[in-house]
Amino acid sequence: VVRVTILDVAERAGVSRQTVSRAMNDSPGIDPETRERVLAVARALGYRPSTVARGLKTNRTTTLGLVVPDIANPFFAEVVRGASEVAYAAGYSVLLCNTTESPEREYATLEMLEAHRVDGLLLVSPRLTDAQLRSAVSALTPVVLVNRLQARRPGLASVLVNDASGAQVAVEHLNSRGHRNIGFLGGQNDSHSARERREGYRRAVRRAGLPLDPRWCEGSPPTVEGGRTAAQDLLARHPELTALLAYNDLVALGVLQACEELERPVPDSLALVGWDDIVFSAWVSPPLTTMRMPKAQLGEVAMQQLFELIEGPERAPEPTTLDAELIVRGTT
Amino acid sequence: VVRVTILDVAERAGVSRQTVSRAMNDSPGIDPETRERVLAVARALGYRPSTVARGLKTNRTTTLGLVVPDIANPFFAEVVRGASEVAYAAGYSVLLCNTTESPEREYATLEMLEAHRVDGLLLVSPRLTDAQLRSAVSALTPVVLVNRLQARRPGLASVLVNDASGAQVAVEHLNSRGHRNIGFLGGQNDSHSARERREGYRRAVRRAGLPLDPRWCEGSPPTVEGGRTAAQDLLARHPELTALLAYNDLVALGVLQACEELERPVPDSLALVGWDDIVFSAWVSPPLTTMRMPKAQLGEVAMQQLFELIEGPERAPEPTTLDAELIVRGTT
DNA sequence: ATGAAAGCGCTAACAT
DNA sequence: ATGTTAGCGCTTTCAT
Repeated sequence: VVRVTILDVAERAGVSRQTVSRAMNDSPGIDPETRERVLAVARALGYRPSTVARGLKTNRTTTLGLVVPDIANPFFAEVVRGASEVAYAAGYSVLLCNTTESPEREYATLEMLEAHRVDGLLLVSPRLTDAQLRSAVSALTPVVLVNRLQARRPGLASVLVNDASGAQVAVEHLNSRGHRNIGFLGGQNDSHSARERREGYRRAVRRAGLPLDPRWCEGSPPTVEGGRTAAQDLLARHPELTALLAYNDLVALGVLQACEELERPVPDSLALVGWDDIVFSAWVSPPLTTMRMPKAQLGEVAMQQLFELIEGPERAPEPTTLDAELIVRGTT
Repeated sequence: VVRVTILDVAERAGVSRQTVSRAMNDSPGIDPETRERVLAVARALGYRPSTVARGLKTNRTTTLGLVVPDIANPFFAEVVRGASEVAYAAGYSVLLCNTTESPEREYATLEMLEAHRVDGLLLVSPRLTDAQLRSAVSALTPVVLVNRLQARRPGLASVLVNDASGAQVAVEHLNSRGHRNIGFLGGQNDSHSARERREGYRRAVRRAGLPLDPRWCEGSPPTVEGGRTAAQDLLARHPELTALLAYNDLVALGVLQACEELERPVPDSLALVGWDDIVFSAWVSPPLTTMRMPKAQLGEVAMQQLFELIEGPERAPEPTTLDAELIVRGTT
């Protein structure tokens, strides 16, 4: 593949390469007629200005990094879609990186993005510790953290979902349905959002004057199988529980399976609220009541923040907070 | 952010930039001791060679384009994951692009990837016509088409799933369960795979000596709702049908909903085979019998093919074919 | 309104 | 084994 360069166009149009550059970039100081002529030649030749040459000169690549733990997880996939749409609309390209939840890989990924001189970075990194995160992104240009708080500093923003207040809404909903013994199931201790949701649940239960037993809280991997096993266990040991708030919908689906096996009809014998509202939650039987995460919006808002940082990196903006929304369906 | 360049390292290490380059690239012709010293300095300074400068010089960007219709679709998300993993292992970065099934957007995307001088392209484009596709990728370097055939030419490869033989397996399975009146539901006419599966179904039914009625075939959007509506319709008009092959699992889930509404228990009153094996198919009730698509493998194999093309672009390799696998669960 | 010169950070080719 | 020269394809600065 032999590439058309700016010189080819210049020669063919009988102008200098500056003039071609001006035409391609809508710069001022060029006769409209010349511009048209140049653009016509460029089109005819199939000239596509090299972003790599331009990037070397301008120090801007119109490329962004987007780092997620697992693109095949429907939650992150939606975030990625939201973010990509905003980037595309702004004329930016996105380097997508999977970290598979491995810290070493995350470091390697960030180095690679640095080498590519991305103009900014969107980072979804639930598992790195604050210190790890700080050192990892220190060398990088504007960064937006998704669902993750970090000390404010210039060039860094975060977009969060208010897990604690979401948990409160969920608990109040269960309480309004007459439940008093409410448990919390799932999530891992090293996950930011699991801690937040669990804490929010605790506070809400206390605030509502309901009984609170630490044994009503049980962790699990954030998967269907993890939820099933943990629910089997928790419900066997604590038959007094009449309602469960699950860490996420996958866990909640596992709870549904467990309830079927235990012959505890949902919602009559056990009420259940999930979290995320993944598409499939609406199709299971009974359809899942859940706290809907604004998934695409999370990606969109984060990307918008990133553009603000790119345009004015001096500011250290307030963290943006989005809210989860209660979707009442058949399990409560 | 002030960047460390090769000259900074050279100066600090007391060598020329060429020597730094040799050290960073493991090139021969450098004293091991010098290399170590240089690498130490580079590490100390946090030197990260610019892939954009290197790309300008070498004409290789170690960046690939990955174009999918919708990253939030779990099927494509898995393909993307498989492809990304292989790319990452080979030290390549991936520009991910969503086309949202819009041809104009797909063109714009390909132009952008061209401008970025990607070293290769993985294209999942079920909706573009052959002619559109041909012109769209003509300017681009090595291209691998996923699930899509194209005239063989150098620098172009395809990875396909054998839809027709998969359909045959599904039909034979239903036949072995004693079903004779088998319908086909879902998919659109402008989708390559929908046509292939439908044709495969027809051939298999004929080959098995079963009755074949064109009215037993009905199209629908490839969604749950599309499947539900189409199934309502088809089953009402053709009560003689005892089994259905669905275009994909989403459609099949819609069929399950319709059967519940029509009070036709699955699999006793209607047997059902889906296609894709998305994660949730195993969790619905009854769990879905389906043709499992090798999703991640599709991405992996495609990416491997792409690397082969990149290394030796003269060849026009045979299309690679993968097979769908019958997963028998509760709906048959 | 247009052009000439310089240089972004790197590596290939050629000295030494 | 190391250094020097040149140039990748653009844009910026400064002339004209």
